[in-house]
Amino acid sequence: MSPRQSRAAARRPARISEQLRRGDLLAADCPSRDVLKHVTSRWGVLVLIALEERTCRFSELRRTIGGVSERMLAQTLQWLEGDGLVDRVAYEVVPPHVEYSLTPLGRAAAKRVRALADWIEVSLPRIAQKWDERRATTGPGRAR
Amino acid sequence: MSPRQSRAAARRPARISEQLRRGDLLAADCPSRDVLKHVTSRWGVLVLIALEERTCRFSELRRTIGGVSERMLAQTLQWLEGDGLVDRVAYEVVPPHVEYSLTPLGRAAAKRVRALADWIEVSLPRIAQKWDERRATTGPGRAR
DNA sequence: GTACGTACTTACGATTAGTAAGCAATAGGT
DNA sequence: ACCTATTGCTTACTAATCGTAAGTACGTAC
Repeated sequence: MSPRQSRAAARRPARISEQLRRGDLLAADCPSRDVLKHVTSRWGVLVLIALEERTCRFSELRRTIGGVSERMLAQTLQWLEGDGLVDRVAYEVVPPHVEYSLTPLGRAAAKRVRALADWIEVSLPRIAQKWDERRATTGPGRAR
Repeated sequence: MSPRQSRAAARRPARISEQLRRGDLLAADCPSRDVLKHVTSRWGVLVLIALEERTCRFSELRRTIGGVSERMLAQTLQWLEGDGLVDRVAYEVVPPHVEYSLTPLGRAAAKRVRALADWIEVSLPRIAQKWDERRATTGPGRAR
């Protein structure tokens, strides 16, 4: 029995307490889909990576993460905070001062996210090569 | 000098050939953002996980991945194929028979994606606990 | 007094995702 | 003969989501 098969077998365990059961991302109605949505969202990935390096203020994150809007950054941070991955500390001063950092749970998530992100950055040349090959036969324009 | 710092320093190497340069996901206009979009898309993650276990036909994938529509599955597969992560083999028969599998590049990506997915599935109870705590103070309703 | 910085929120138009239906060609049931 | 089902898509249409721009409150600097 391979590790994969044992994992598949464990996917629906026989009636363990609902609160302790692991998620199943392949199931449409599993709450883990919400976590996946937050963590792998366009900006969620980059927020986790940025916060893994250091605690940041809102506007620091905005400057670090190229192209993010204030609206989406705020929403993403609220998602991640709600999942217990990001910690928000606000100082009651003017102008406002808010610091965002990763919780232990968030650091664990960021580790996996960064592994993926690093792979993408390193593999980009090989993937871009595919784009070029395809463009040579299929005509110009990269799939968005 | 920490590994993180050295990585940050390597982010903008001094004029190596453009074709060989690694991506920078924090830069708004870097093409690696497109790869990230495809790989971390709602269905891209699940396609990679499903195909990591075995080669699948289109409709097998549709049944395996709960909640995916034919439209989005087709589009996701085309993205991943275009990035060279998924291989598509069509047999000219009726009814049509098409098999999807991972390329070596796709298997490398799937490995990282599954590490993240596994973490989410296992960590779901701890995250759901956060939701419960928050719901107790903030009122009902989970952040989507 | 005008401009700027901070951390948001709120409207609104633009992009994207999801739903349902269509298609082509064959096999199987009644 | 006819109706239905299957497969792997694509094409309209609609609903959700995203990005842009602006507004807010309060203080400091020019």
